[in-house]
Amino acid sequence: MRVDSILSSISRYAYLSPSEIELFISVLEKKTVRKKDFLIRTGEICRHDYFVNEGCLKICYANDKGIECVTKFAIEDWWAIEIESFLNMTPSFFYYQAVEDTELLSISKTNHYLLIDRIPAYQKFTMERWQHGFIALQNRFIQSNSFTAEEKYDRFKQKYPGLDQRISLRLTASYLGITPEFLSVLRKRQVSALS
Amino acid sequence: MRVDSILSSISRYAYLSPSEIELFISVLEKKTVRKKDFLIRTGEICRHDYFVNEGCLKICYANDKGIECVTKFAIEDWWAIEIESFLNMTPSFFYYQAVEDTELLSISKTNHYLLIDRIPAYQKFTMERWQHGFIALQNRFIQSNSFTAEEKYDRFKQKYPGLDQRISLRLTASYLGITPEFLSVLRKRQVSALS
DNA sequence: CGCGACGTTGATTTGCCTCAACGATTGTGG
DNA sequence: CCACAATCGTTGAGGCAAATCAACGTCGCG
Repeated sequence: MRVDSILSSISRYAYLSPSEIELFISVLEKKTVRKKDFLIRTGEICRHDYFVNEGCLKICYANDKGIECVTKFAIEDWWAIEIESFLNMTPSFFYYQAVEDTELLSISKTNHYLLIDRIPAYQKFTMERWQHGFIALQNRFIQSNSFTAEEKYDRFKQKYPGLDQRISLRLTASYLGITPEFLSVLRKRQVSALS
Repeated sequence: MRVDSILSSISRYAYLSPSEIELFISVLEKKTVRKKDFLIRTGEICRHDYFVNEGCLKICYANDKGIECVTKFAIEDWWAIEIESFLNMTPSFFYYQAVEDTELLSISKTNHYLLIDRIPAYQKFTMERWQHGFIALQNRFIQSNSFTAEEKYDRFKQKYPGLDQRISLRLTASYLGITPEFLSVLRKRQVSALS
């Protein structure tokens, strides 16, 4: 089981002693999700905290017209959890689906609370992550309101380096809140602007 | 000092014993902000948790073109706090300005942690509020993406009953992310649709 | 009183969508 | 393994929602 990525992700925000690291690793479970399979379906309850070792998930909902709307992606080194569902045991509004074959590490809710109980720094780390999620959402809201499609596209490429080449144009367009046709036009524009 | 509103706001999510209520009331401070004055300016650090007894605040930021963007309002019975700034002592990106003369109750950061320490239910209440803030932001993001201006306007009137009549058209338009001119057209349309 | 902010209205423009068609790529079942 | 279907990205014509710009009457306030 690959644990180097997840450990360095934690170490960016909190220090864990060797024995704490040992405990932490002992609760990790490996999980793989094949392309197009679901990690969490709409209506399911999220009972795990996930970390992406490899691959890519999309986090989406279906709007009133039944259209899939991509709210975010989780690629290598990203954490993925449906906070509201995880905390309150409520059905998830969003679904989590693999865009590529994806390898995850998962921590069950029981073990999550065990870690928080036994590792003080882990509680702090968890709080930081949730705050960070809140701020990221705030930024996305602001950007989605005050930027043009082209500006949003540029931000997207900064935020998820290389992802634009890995996934379909339609997925990127959905994330940006524009039509695939229009993203196609944008790309053409940017290419010809280089000359 | 009026404490009935704030007590009933808390009692909706947590039960406090009479002695806990007494402690809670003892840390409350009254604060008034005159129309157009600031509760928090951009760049300041938020050191208090606020509850609106009467009046109205707008929570805004200035976009890259210097235009004021209203992200939300806080009217009677709403709590107002700049969470990120409060928790991390970082400068606030948003500013909080009174739209009407506003009467607030405030809880200093020190007292906030004292309450959390002494009143277990208060911690739970605080967590609930932050979660609720997160979910509200999520909803606003979704709505701002998949609804037309007219639908957003209807939601706004549901969310803040009566506020539409109290504040200027320009403020409502900014909250909705549309121009005042276009909101004016929308209103006219809705009036004539009644006949 | 006079000034500035406000709400309204109309003409024009623009950013993005819708729909339709096409070739290229991918996936699938026989 | 091939043939067919489905999905994908591209392009263009036309349309619509909302922005921009400009002008005007009204109101509150110093």
